[in-house]
Amino acid sequence: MSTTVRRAAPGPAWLGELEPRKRPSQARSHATFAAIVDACGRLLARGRYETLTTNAIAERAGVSIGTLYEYFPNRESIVAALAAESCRRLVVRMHEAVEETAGMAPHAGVEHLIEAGVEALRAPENVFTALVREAPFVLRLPPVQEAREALTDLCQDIRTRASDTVRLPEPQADTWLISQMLFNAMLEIALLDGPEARRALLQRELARLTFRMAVGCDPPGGVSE
Amino acid sequence: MSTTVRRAAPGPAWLGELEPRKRPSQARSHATFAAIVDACGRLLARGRYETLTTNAIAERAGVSIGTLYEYFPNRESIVAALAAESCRRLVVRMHEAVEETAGMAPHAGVEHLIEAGVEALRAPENVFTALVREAPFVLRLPPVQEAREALTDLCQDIRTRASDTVRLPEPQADTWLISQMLFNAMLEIALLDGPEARRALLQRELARLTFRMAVGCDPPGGVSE
Amino acid sequence: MSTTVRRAAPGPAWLGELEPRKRPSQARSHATFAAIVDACGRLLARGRYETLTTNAIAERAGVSIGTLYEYFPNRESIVAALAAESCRRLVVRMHEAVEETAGMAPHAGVEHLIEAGVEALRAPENVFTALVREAPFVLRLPPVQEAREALTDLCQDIRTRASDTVRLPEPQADTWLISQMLFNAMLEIALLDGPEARRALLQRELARLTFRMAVGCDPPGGVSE
Amino acid sequence: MSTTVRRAAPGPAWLGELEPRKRPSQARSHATFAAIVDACGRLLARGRYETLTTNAIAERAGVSIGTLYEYFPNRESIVAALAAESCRRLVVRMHEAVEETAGMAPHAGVEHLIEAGVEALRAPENVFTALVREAPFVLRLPPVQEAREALTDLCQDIRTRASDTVRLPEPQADTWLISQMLFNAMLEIALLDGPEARRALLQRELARLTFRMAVGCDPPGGVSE
DNA sequence: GATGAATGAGCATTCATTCAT
DNA sequence: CATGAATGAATGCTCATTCAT
Repeated sequence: MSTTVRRAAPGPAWLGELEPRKRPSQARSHATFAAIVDACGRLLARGRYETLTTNAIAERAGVSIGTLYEYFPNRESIVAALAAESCRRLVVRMHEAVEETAGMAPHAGVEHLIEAGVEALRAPENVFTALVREAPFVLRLPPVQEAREALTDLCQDIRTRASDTVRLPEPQADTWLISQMLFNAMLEIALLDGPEARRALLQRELARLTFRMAVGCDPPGGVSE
Repeated sequence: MSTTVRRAAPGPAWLGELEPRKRPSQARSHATFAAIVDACGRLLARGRYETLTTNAIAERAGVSIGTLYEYFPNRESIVAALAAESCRRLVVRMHEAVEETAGMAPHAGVEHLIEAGVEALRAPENVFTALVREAPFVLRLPPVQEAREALTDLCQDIRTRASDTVRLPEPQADTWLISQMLFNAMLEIALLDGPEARRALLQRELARLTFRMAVGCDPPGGVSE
Repeated sequence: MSTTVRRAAPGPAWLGELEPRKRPSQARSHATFAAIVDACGRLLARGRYETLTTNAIAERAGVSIGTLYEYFPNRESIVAALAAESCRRLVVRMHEAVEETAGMAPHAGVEHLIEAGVEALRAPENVFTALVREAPFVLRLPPVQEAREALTDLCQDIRTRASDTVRLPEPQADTWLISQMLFNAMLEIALLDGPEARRALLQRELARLTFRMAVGCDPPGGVSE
Repeated sequence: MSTTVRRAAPGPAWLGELEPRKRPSQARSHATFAAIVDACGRLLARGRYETLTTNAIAERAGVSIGTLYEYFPNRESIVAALAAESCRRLVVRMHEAVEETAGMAPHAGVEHLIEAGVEALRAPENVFTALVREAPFVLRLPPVQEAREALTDLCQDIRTRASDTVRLPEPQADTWLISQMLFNAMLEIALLDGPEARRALLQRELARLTFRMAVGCDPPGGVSE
């Protein structure tokens, strides 16, 4: 149902090997692996991507640089792993959120999805915003592309299930556009520094605009809501 | 009318000096200056930001590395100059496009704006897409921020002038959201590799969705257009 | 007893970090550290300070430039380490020489100290003269300042112990002056190219003049010695 | 009467050409020449030798870099010219001071010479101290060597004229030593930051010690002066 | 003569990555 | 398995000097 062809495993040629060298199997290995990815995230959240060095990641993770290279073939692969994990969390959360909309009115459902999305993007353990701000190439990384496709698929699902409400003349293209715009708008809201109230207002309005896009009219309750 | 406070002159502290060392005054100087910025753009369009070196820029521009540093204090400032120029072109083009919509039906106007925007973003002499893809910090650069603010202001202007058609309960916030979404969606379309037809379809649909967002219903002519 | 206030740890602000990055702990590390400092000394003994490059030091030391920067944060810190070591050797030797004067007649003691001092300053493993000739800032480096203070202190000690012979109306100031003059005169003698005999004569006469300064009359044995 | 052989004009091989390219003949040329040398002095008095660049000198002198190279063949030659001028001033002043001692008692004469010497070394228009601190290679420059020889000659003159008072068993060597020590001690005093009183004390004591060196006993008036 | 734009060899320093222990 | 000393290619940038105008 995805709109783009999924490419083969290792990623485009303009990035080297992106897969970790070894998937951690035992508990200890797993902890080391996680510590490295985590250190990378914390470093990225605080500094510029250009100052992110493998030596710094290793030190922050409390492992030797040699150990780091046991697990990852190069620097990019660590960022890729971080991005993948972050995306996985995001997709899981969005699926949960969709479940939670069961029984809600369409407009309330959209609002709930947006709220959940922004919250997930802003979660501190979720380095998504840092990643996007500092290393935009991650947006072209297979795991991230897949995540965006998964979100598009999700939108397509919703459209299918709500086909009595939704009115899209070009279902496929329109859904893709809406999903892109929603994702970017949520990201912009998540990146905003302003007060909580502003963010809440923007989320509510984003829901209204999304409803308008999908249905072609305002939700019952009128413009003044 | 801008949505963000404009900051003081020299740009954020997390980047060093961003202003060129000397503004070209004579014809010869100007040509050198332009050659450097241009070389930077061409390099950025073809390679990763991380492989962009000052020596490569100088070589490509056909000047010595010493000359490059006569005009720019550091590497970032070249990218900043490129971004500023690119943004300026984009904003100018969008203002033109707005003029051109005079007399058009609202929906046709939106479509025209989107067409012009995508075209401008894709223009080869406009390195905007390369910049966004490759240079993380560019989006946070004052000239780029100002360009985005200028585009938002433009949307606010349009809304004011079309206040009889547009129906936005939270005019300020809604316009900001629409402008963000439009900009990002146009960027996504511009970045797309697919066939021209697909891009045309997406532009048309983006116009429809934008109309829906702004007015709350489909343009005259119905869903089937 | 020192004549100047000792300053706080890291050295003056007009030079960057001067401390080595890591003090060598193991045998191998220590050898590398020493090889770098030693190479710096040999290079300085043969060429001008301005031609002393970190790459040359690394090559001469038989280590890679990267390794050099593992141990030292910058070029100055290598020269500083060299100066510190050289000073330490000098101070140690002068202390020894003072011990050796036990039981000597005062004038013979002075002569012995001067002989030892010039010899130490000329010692090929002691790059002191090269350092003074070539590296402007070295004399203002904390370790060098401390060495000069140590030598002044030494003179003050001698004065105190020989208080029955020495006749100085302004003990503190006079001793400081004598120590400065002695140090510089020994340096001038050590820097001299002439034949050994001339150096010996100058050393003998320097001892006489020093005795005159300290006691106010010629040593027993008369002017004709 | 000098103790070292005077070398041929252009200076040792380890420094390039040191002579100015053209001696200024006309008033205008002369002003330019002086402005460059002066700018060099002011820059040296305020910053480190390593930060002294020809471009900075030209800018400070208010001439173009091209003009600077019309007058001087390289950077060192500017510093050399500055040193030569500074030395010339110093030697002139010392000769004057010697004239001024006519009729003074020997000890008072020595004191006067020292006072005049320290004052000359400290004079702000005299960059001698800055030169020594920042570019010790100037001490090996022909003009400076010649100045030091001139000062030694001066001491030898004084010795000859005061041969009834002075008692030096090795007149030539002793005078050389005294002159070296005096010069260095005066330099040390001139470089001192402390209060004026301390400097005055040191000058007085230096006179006493010099008298002791030259005559072998305290001046009439006793140790307590 | 004077100018200052242009030059480019050369320097200090970084950092991803390897491999002997 | 883990370590961390060692590597060295590559980068940003400076500055003495030249030369066309």
